[in-house]
Amino acid sequence: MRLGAGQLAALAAVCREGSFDQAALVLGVTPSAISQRVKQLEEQLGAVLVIRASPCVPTAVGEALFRHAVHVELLERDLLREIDVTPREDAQSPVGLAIAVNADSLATWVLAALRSVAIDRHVRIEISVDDQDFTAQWLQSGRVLGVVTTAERAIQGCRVEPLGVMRYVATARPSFVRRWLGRGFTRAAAVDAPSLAYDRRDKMCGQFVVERFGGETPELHAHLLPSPHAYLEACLSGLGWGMNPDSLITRALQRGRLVDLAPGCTLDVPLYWQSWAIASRSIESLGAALVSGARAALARRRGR
Amino acid sequence: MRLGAGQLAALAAVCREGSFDQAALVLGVTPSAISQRVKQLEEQLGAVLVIRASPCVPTAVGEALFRHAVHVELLERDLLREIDVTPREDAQSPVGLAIAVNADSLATWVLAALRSVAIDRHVRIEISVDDQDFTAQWLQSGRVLGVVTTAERAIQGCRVEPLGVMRYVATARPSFVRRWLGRGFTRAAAVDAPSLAYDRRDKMCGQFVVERFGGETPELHAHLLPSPHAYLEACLSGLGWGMNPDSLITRALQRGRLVDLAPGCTLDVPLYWQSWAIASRSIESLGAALVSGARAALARRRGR
DNA sequence: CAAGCCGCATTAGAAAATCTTATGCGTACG
DNA sequence: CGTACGCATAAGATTTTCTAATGCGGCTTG
Repeated sequence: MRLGAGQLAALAAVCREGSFDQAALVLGVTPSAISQRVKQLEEQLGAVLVIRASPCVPTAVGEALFRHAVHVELLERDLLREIDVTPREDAQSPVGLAIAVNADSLATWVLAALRSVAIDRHVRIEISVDDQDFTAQWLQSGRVLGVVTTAERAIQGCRVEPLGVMRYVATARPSFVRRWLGRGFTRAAAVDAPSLAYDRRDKMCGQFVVERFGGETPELHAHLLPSPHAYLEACLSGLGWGMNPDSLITRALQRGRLVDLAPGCTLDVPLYWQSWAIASRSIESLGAALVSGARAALARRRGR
Repeated sequence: MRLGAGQLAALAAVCREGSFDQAALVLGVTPSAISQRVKQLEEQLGAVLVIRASPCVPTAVGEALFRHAVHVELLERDLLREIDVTPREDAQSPVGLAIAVNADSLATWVLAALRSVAIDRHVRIEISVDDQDFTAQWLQSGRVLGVVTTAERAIQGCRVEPLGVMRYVATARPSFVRRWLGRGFTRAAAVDAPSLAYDRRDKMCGQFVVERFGGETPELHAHLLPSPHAYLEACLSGLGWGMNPDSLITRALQRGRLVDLAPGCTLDVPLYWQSWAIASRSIESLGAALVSGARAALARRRGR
């Protein structure tokens, strides 16, 4: 049995791109070639690998092969770096290290942490923003090889390392405080005042109310701002009160443009780095960079 | 850059077999094909991979590629097992799991330990007898992916696990004892009596004399018997006294065919399992089997 | 609802990669 | 010396893999 490099590359491209045509584009061949490669692989193995749909999704077997393909790609990249040999022809590998990161981490510490890996090791980093629900799936399928996530439990075949906690501070614009919280940041006032949320599932303000005042999780009327910076902007402009990552607002607090609504009380969200448990220098250095970057930027672990 | 599966297979076969022609035989192609594949690989990478000699040896770069090839082979094997899919055409992979084992372990506990892996997982095991001097090299070059060895320090890129100690007992035939050690097993008598050794480098009898009586390592006149069973046979037939693994001689001791020259005093040699630090189920199950087999068969760790 | 586009499959022939056959050359060995 | 071994190379055959062209189903759009 021999799995051809071309066949695996085609499968991987299809899984990554979601369509045969796009995969063909990426690999610089005609769609027909992709179709034939995949078909041949399927015939050799006697199993369907990709469900033809929009977008194409790998079957269970296809997923295993995709993972394998990515794995081998990584090994090859490491190998070529190790033997310091400039291969003939075209430049470096077209495929970067794909990871998923939760939005707030991306907005705060991740880029700084990855700078050195990206530059020193000349790897292309491909960051996706981590939609909590999909990261496990993406990790398993091989679409990404690591995620920064709040999920603690390890996914099958992955290793997980704690990164520290992201500390969220309840903040609002001073004028907003005067307008809505003039009689203090009480439970009633907090629930009454307009709040901010990242999206419909973001319950952080509610959690904070519980954390601060106890009781049931309240129903809040929140503006939805699906970007950390938009969220912050909204907060700065007095649209509502919200939970901002501490590192994002130190200056605004210092300058008095934001007020800490409940000094000393924060919401701490632990973060973890989950990555494939394979022996790859690329992954390891990526993980090391993230861990050390997080150590510098995040608070030490504490309960949620 | 794409390393073709065929090219890597050719390189690996050459490294394993030591000659292009033999590699061709193994892969079922003509020597010319091997030559062309290797050459092409060399041209793509811009480096010599194999030094043409008898036997052929890989260069440093070639070695890295060989390792990579073996690594990918292993991954592929694991993958094919994982996706429970019977590939079309020819039977299972021609390449087994190659390990090196020291002779006494092979003679005593290793086979029993490996039985289950070999049978349950349908892998072919290729055991080489571990010439202490070469195992490190073999491990590094990828010729074997793991060794049972007395060397404790980990080889670059390998993980090491303690297996327990092999306990050697000083033994001789009763008639031999009467003839040479009639006045007790003293240092003088031990040095004077003919002893047994595995090969020219085997100093175990000398070490035992030091262990028992102290002083300098003596010069011994030893018969050389480069096989554990021949060694034992020689001991049983009264050719000399020698250090035998305890598990090999319990019955002979019980039946009075051998005498323990220094009851309570043994030479304990710690053993270690060193294997590639890669994520491969094959390697892991092999290691697990060896560790548990050793736990059952060997004594717990103790000083040498 | 029809036209157009997207996306994959299939076919046939072109192009490329890979193999075999045949040959040469150097070295080791009897 | 002659022979066997072992690798390189050239040339032609074979196989693989690609492109180009076409078809078909589903979805969007005017």
